[in-house]
Formats: sequence, C-alpha cells, structure tokens
Amino acid sequence: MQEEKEISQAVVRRMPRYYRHLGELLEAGVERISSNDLSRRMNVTASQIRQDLNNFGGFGQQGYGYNVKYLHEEIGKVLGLNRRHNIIVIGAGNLGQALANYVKFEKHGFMITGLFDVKPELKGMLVRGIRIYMLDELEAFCAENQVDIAALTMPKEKADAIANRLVDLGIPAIWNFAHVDLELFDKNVVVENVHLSDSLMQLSYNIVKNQKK
Amino acid sequence: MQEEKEISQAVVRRMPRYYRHLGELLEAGVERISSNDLSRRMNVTASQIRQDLNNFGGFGQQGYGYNVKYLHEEIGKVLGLNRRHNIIVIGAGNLGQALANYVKFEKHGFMITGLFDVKPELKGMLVRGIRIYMLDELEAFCAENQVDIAALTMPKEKADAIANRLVDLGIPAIWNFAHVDLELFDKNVVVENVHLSDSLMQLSYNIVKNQKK
DNA sequence: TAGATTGTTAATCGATTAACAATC
DNA sequence: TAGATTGTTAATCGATTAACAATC
Repeated sequence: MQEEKEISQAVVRRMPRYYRHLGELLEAGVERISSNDLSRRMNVTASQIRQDLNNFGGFGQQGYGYNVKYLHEEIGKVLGLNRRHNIIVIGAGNLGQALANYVKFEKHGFMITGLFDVKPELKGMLVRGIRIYMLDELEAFCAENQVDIAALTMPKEKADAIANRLVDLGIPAIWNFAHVDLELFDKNVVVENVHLSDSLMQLSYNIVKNQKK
Repeated sequence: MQEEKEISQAVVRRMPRYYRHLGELLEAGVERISSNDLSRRMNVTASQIRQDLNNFGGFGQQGYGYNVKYLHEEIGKVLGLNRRHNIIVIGAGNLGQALANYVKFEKHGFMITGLFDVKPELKGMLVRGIRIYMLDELEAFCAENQVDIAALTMPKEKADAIANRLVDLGIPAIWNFAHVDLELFDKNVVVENVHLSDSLMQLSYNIVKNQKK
C-alpha cells in the first residue's frame, strides 16, 4: 500500500479546534466562510488554515471559500467521528465517574460502555446507566464487547500494569489520566495523555511570568 | 526593567515532565543524573534537555551531570511551585467535584478554596471540606479571599460571561474546561485550556490512522 | 591529570507565513 | 468578464539536533 505523507501532530492538534468553530458557525446558520474570515475568528493565519486543510484534501473552492457544512463533515471524517468508539474507564473514582457522566462525548460517537474498579462496594453500581464492574471481570467483558479506548483514571502506581494488561487484550488506544508516562511494550498502541497537574504547572509558570512584567 | 528573553511555550510545556521524572528519580534515591541518562529515560535527546534547562540557568556541572534534588527544586521554582495558588472552581457538577476531590494538586501548592454553582440545592454543601457557594456570592468571596486561579467547568454557553466577570474581579488566571475558546477583553489574563473532547478527537484520529497501516 | 559531561555555538530540520498563479 | 479566494510553491522563521570547547 502506498505510504501516505505523514501529517505532523502539530496539524492534528489543530483539527478539533477547526471542527469546533465550524460547528459553531453551522449552528449560527453560516453557509460559507473564507480562510480569511475564519482566520480572524480563530486568531490564526489564513495561510495556516489553508495549509492545514490541504493536508487532507481540497475542501474549498476558488472565489467562494469553504462550505461550512461540508468542511465540518469532512474534518469530522478526518478525525474519525463518523464511527462509534466504545470506551471503558478504569478507575471509578471521582474522575472516572465524571467522565461517565459527561454526555457531550456521545454526540461525537464516543460511548462509555463500562467502568472498572477494585472496590467491592462499587460492584454493580450504575453511573448514568453505565455499570461498574470489578477489575477481574475485565477479560470477560472484553471478550464479549468491542472496546476501542480505555481511559485510565486509577492511581499512577497501578497504571503501567493495567495498561499492559489492556494492550494484551488488544485494546488499540489508551486515554491516560494517570500521572505517569506509560511504558508499553507494544509501541503500536495509541496513547493520549491528559496530565492535569502538568496543565496546572504551565498555568502557574505563566502567572508568575505575567506578574514579573 | 530588563526584558528577559522570551521562552517558547514549547519549552514550558516540557518542564512539568522534567519535574515529574526528577521527582520519580528523587523518590528512587537517585542522587545525580546526566542529560544522557535522562534522555534515555524520557525518550528525548540529551541536547534538548540541556538546551531546555539552560533557558532558566546553568543547573548542571561539567563532568558530573545534574544533582537530582537541586534540579528538581529549581524546576519547581521556575514553574512557580514554591508558592501557594488558591483555586476556585466555577461549576460544582461532576467535573468540578472531581477536581475538588483531587488531593494531588495540594502537594504542589494548588489549593481549592471554594466551589461555585447556581443550583440552590447545592448551597452550603461540602466536598472534601470545601464549601459550595452560590454564584452570586462570588464577588463577596473574592473580596475576602485571594484567588489566583479560577477553574471553569460550567456549560460552554455561560463560560464567556463568567470568565469576564472573573477578569473584572482581578483574577489573574483561568483554567478552562468549558468547550469554547474564551473571548476575554483583558488579554493579560492567563488562560490554560483543557479540552477533553479535543483530546479524544486527537486520539480518534490516531486510532484511524493506525488501522490504515 | 584524564575522563566525563556540561553550556553554548553552529548546522539542520520542520513548521509557519508570504506570495501568487490557477480557477471558480 | 472581473473579483475573490483557493491550492501550492517559495521564503522565512523558529525549534531541534549536532558538535565541540570549556571546565569540573
């Protein structure tokens, strides 16, 4: 198969933001938009918008601009939002339950289908209709249900072991909230980190910097 | 005052990760480490590590490497972790309460001092000892308590209005979990976005890409 | 001292911006 | 057709990597 030109993660990181803004324009009833108008709205250069989009296809039309509905759909496809993703959440603590309660994800095809924990008192509980299983039921669950993404919200000490157990089960992607860099033996598994502490520290850095001015 | 050389956000984003790894080394009783050993551990180049650190000072010693404890402390100072940051959380829903329950932040000086919501039934409730106030008590609270960071976890429709109210109150930084790009009239306010949906979409992109191979 | 490893300058690489021909 | 705006090539800018002299 022809090797496609690798698209940089810098570009990929920007795509959800385009998708979001186009969704807002769509809701506002805007039919078409030029890279220039979009650039003003998003505070990026028009040039970057055109470059970014052209990594995935020629979605615009000279003299016209971009059709909002069409571009929104196409970016959705690029991001894989045209298919369903089943998510399990490992760790049914506050963060795990918060994720389970977050309905917005479903709009884009991300469905949480199970929560897992080790605390016996949680067994069988429902969070917004989603069942909490015991961690030792994980293998059985995965045998019967397709799982596309596992979100890790357990303490960092347990993250590596469980992550590799998930990899063994053939789960292709990990959404990691545990405060470690996962060490996976299968490098093909996709990992996306959400390190809230790191984010706070960046914020803190910028506060201190700002106060020096 | 002498204008300091601006440090790129690319560098700033990497600092919390250095801090974390040095913390782990410290706990493991490691006394010193060379950029080369650290680079192997973190999967970055030794050259980048030395460049990054030298933006903030010469923390190492030729022929020796870096003293783990010292470097950890210095990066902590760079990130502003040597001072206390008071955080209020706007929106006492699942995510807001999950943040309030997250004890780890306190270790680095980030203290949540209040939650705010509009639902009357939440008024006066405690989450891990932290009180939930009504949103109309915000001004009074800020008059009596120093607030360094406001975390926004309310629905996106309300985010802009509340964010600008916070800016008016002189709060210097916003940790934004609402799914919008905030439009602030004061550009000096520091904003750090945590867009969970965007993160999921990136993950989704990479899953689809991986499956094509 | 000899060996190790930093701090820093120079070289390379990649990402962003500018420019413009193509074309709707 | 004339005007607008894309898609794409070329130029610039910035970030990463390599190299090495300084020095512990």
